[in-house]
Amino acid sequence: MSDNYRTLLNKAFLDCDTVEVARKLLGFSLCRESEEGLVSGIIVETEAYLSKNDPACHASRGKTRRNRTMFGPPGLAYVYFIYGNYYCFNVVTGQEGQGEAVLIRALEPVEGLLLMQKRRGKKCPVGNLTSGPGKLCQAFAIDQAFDGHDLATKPLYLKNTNFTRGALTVKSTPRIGVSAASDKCLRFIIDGNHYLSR
DNA sequence: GTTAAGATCTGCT
DNA sequence: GCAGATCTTAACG
Repeated sequence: MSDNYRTLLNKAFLDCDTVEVARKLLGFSLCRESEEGLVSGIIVETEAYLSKNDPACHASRGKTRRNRTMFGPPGLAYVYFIYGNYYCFNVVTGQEGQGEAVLIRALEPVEGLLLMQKRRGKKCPVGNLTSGPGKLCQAFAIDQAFDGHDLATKPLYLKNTNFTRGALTVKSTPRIGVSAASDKCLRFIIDGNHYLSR
């Protein structure tokens, strides 16, 4: 099903340069199956959160109840609740016990647009469905139940679509919404994509 | 037990 | 472009 995703995490990056994974995840598809139907989208924006020299990372102050999934094996989903209203969805990277992850910030909607629209609110324009961490979790119905979920298995999984791969122009910028370590360019985007968070 | 801050979004100006 | 909503988490006493 998602062999290429496994390959990415297991082979090429097990010794895992998290920054590299953040870059390579651009262009991958995220799929979500449910009783209501299938939704999917292409990852167009990510951010890396590192265990060392990165005060913005949840794991920077050790293991806690909230961030324990980050310290698990790579390939799991790390989902947490923020600002009283929204979830953020991450892919755990690095070796087990390391505490690194890649935040998925934005997707380009591909399948199940109507279902996404239904979840996000009726008159939500397509360009606003998944263009932000909290938004894409709403559109994909991702909540805390997926914290610790293996992203190579249904009903939520990643796969390599080869969509415009090779032709991608990737840019890096400072991360959004974090005050700490704002000098580091750990946000990666598909340059010019219409569905970026900003 | 109490408090301050946060990897955000929406609506209004 | 900006302020308010909203509540969990973690730090501190």
